[in-house]
Amino acid sequence: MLTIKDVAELAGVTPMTVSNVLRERGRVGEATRQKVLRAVEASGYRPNLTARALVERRAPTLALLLGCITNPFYPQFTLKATHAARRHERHLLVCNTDYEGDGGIGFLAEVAGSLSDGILVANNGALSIEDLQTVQQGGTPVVISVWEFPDAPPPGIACVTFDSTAAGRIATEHLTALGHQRIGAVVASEKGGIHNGRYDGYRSAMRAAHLRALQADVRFCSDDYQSGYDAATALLTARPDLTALFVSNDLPALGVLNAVWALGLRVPEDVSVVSITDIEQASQSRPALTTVSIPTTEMAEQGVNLLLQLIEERAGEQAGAAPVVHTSAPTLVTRASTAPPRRQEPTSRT
Amino acid sequence: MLTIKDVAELAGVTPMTVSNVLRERGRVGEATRQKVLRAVEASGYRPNLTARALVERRAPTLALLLGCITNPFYPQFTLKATHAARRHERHLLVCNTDYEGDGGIGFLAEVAGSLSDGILVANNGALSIEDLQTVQQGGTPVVISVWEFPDAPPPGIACVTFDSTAAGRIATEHLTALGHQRIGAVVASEKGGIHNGRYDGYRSAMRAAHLRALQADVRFCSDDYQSGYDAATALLTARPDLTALFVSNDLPALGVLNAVWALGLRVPEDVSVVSITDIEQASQSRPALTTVSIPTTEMAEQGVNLLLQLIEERAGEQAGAAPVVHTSAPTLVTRASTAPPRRQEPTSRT
DNA sequence: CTGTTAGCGCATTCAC
DNA sequence: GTGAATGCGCTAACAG
Repeated sequence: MLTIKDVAELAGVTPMTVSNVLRERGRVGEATRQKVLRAVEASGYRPNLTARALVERRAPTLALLLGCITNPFYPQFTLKATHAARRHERHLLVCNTDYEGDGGIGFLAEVAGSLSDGILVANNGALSIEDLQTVQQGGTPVVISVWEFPDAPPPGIACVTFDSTAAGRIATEHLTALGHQRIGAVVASEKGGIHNGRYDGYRSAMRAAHLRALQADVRFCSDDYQSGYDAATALLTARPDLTALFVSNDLPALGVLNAVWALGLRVPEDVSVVSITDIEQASQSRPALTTVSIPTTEMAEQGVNLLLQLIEERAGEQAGAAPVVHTSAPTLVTRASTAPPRRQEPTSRT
Repeated sequence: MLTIKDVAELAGVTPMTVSNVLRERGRVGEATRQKVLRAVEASGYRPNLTARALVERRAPTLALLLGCITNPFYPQFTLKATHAARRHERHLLVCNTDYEGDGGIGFLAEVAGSLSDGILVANNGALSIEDLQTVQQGGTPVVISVWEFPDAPPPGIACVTFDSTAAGRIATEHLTALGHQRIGAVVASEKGGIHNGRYDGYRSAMRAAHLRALQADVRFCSDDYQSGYDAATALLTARPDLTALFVSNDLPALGVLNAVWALGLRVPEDVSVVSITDIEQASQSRPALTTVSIPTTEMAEQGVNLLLQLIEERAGEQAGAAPVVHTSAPTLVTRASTAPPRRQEPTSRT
């Protein structure tokens, strides 16, 4: 490996001068500067970031912990976070923890404080708050960048939140405003799980419209295409009088769309479908998905900003409560998967 | 930050003993071992990987360089590579180079040899072979893990290849075997670009079936959904007698599917569509996409294996030609987007 | 089995 | 403006 010493000799200066030139610190004469630059160029020398990180007590990168990289939301979020990091001249390392037996804490512990100066978490997975607290106590700032519950921030961990309940409410209100009365729900998490805020929004909108949200009209499932497909098939088979479906996330909603079609029904003529997130694929489905857009870009940017800020403050070991950053309200994106119910039948069967 | 010295004092031993216990090197008495383990547990100590990497002259991770993380192929490939790396007790760092002004070489240079012991490249982007060679000369092994041209490996860089021409041929033969004679092509790269092998396969199958592959029946476009949509719209508008479309990649093929539909035509009744890759979304489209599956998992695994092997051999600085690993033949996955042409019309219009 | 000495490649602090 | 000391946290090689 080429070291700074080699380049220094090649340029006829001391290592320190090379270092100063490369980092644009300290004052270096223009002539020396050029000499050094030429030597660097000629030798193809690259500073060893490991050594630099060791002595500077700061890593050169930020890390983004992902629970499931194949869920299209995460790559899209990652891209935005990458851009945000770049704007601050940081590189973002993406760590995918799918199927790590320990939920990713091992990966986290290795990366934290060594390879990375701070951790952004966008996990839909098994990582516990306690684990994150442990890492943070080790001196590496942690920010949860997609937190669903603005009113119940994670204890001791900084986060960026969006109003998931509002998202669920807006989606469902769109359906009730259209005149739907028999509205089922496909919730892509366990009951009381990560999508509980979205589900609460659904229930609150149902109540507001004086409609009953029956247990039988709700299915809980996993957050993927196939689970959405299966849940919708089961739900519509059991409750054929449903005229609309609220789905808690776009990815399973894409499955719902195909399930409705496979059942021989049409969207939106027979069944309207609305969901939440507005991933890229939502506009590419047939029919295009009406969905409630959540501020993905904003969360990525705010997450990076907050993390950088915590890194700055780290010396001070902030004693106060962990900061909570709220983001813009979700907004409805009306596309082609929703329409008024075909006939305003009296709520016949239950 | 907690150092090894702190733990050593806490356990009443020297740092060396702590190090030995943690890495299971050297012989340590069981009593001492327990003492150390307890001290580590109590203090929550984590070794600083930066320092360890510096002295061991080896980084703890592998890096995967991605050109475009939002293209669903890459997350799916990443997942497989992550698993492969885990099986070798390595962590995989994902580096997304989208929109890096320099095509990612800066990121690469930083990561290479510092944060990472070797680089896996799965780039559809701007990274040049020269850049990779430079990095490799710096002492960090590089493997291109998705190389399209088995007969023309990248000079000086190890790679894992698949037979892209066979893939293109198999896809097109499927169409000709079905009886199609007017087969257009949507190629998702510039002319002579990354999908040229696939395109060659199309042309060779057309020749073999004694069909003419007219320039006018081919469109070159970018490798994304919308470009596929636009290209198909233009192509089918200009050449309405086409009964089938060969698309060089699944992602634009999904766009093609919707474009056909938007034109008021039906797949496969009016137009058959076949493509290449078999990403997850190929089976989720309506109709499900007939496609030629390329050995994604195998490439990810072989890429990791090859990289690890090069890392082992690094001391020897292998002089021979860079290794080329060939993977299993692509295979046709017949789904619902292809069927015989509706009427076997004489090739009327040109 | 355990402790000691030395140094990985770099940047900080001060002389010159 | 540039050079010489010192040490980041850890482990290799050896001494005890």
